Amino acid sequence: MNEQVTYTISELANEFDVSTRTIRYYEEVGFLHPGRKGDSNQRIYTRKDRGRLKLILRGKRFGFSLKEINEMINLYEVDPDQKEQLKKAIEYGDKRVAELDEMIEELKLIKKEILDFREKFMLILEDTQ
Amino acid sequence: MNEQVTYTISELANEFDVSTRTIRYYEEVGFLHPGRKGDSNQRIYTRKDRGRLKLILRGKRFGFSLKEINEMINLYEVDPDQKEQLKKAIEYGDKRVAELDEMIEELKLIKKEILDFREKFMLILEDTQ
DNA sequence: ATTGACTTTTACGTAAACGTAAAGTATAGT
DNA sequence: ACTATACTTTACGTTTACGTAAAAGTCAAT
Repeated sequence: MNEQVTYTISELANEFDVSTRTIRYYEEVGFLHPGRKGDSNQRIYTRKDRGRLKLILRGKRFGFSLKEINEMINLYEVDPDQKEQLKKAIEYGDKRVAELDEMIEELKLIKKEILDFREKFMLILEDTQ
Repeated sequence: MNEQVTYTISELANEFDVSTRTIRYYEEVGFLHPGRKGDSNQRIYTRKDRGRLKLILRGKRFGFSLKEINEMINLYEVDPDQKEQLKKAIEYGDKRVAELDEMIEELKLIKKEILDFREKFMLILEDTQ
């Protein structure tokens, strides 16, 4: 029943293409809390830890601040028994979704702009042949 | 014919909600090149400068580094007579578009995840009423 | 048993992106 | 003429997010 899938720090570092220092840094600032392997004191990362790291890196990729990333992660770790917490999480999530919609639209605009340029450039190139 | 719409540094700072230092910094690192007002040596920003600043800030919002933003802006300012430059711009643009597609897809996934959580939370809340 | 490849902690270093303070200049209003 | 406001340059300070090096421990393999 207990699958016990774990990872070493360098396994995660390789998988996500970041340095071990980076992963330790996220622990330093309180975003990760891996367990330790008794004797050698090695960090062991569970699948949950791995998921958290993934979230952190994903957030970073979109320019979210550490504070925002932390709030987003908290959204995924709400206690289902705390009704107030659930309500707040929904509220927070709705804000986030609205922001995501805006970002998606903006990215589409940037894409369209680039493609428009592309077309213009292509025409110029074809004309001068 | 010449509309001559110009802006002072604080006008732009207010409009985009950044500090004047930030705008001067972008000049310092070569992203902006405003003209000067003869006697007082004041910076004057044209609409083109304003557009550039807008691009810079938009890029920043998505976590692009200033270096990347600079490359994207260069895409918008290619000399149409330089065929090689055009080809390189197209190539670069295509890379960018691929990245944008990835980002859009990822953002949609994040959105979906949040909405899935939302539904789960709503069900819990309704059940306990 | 020693080499190599990992890991650990401690700690100083660094680049990016500004913040902030000092000291001076220009201009408009009273 | 004085004051307020906005601008200028110079330059040191600060935060974030790690990089990097040193010294030591663990583990498997030769």
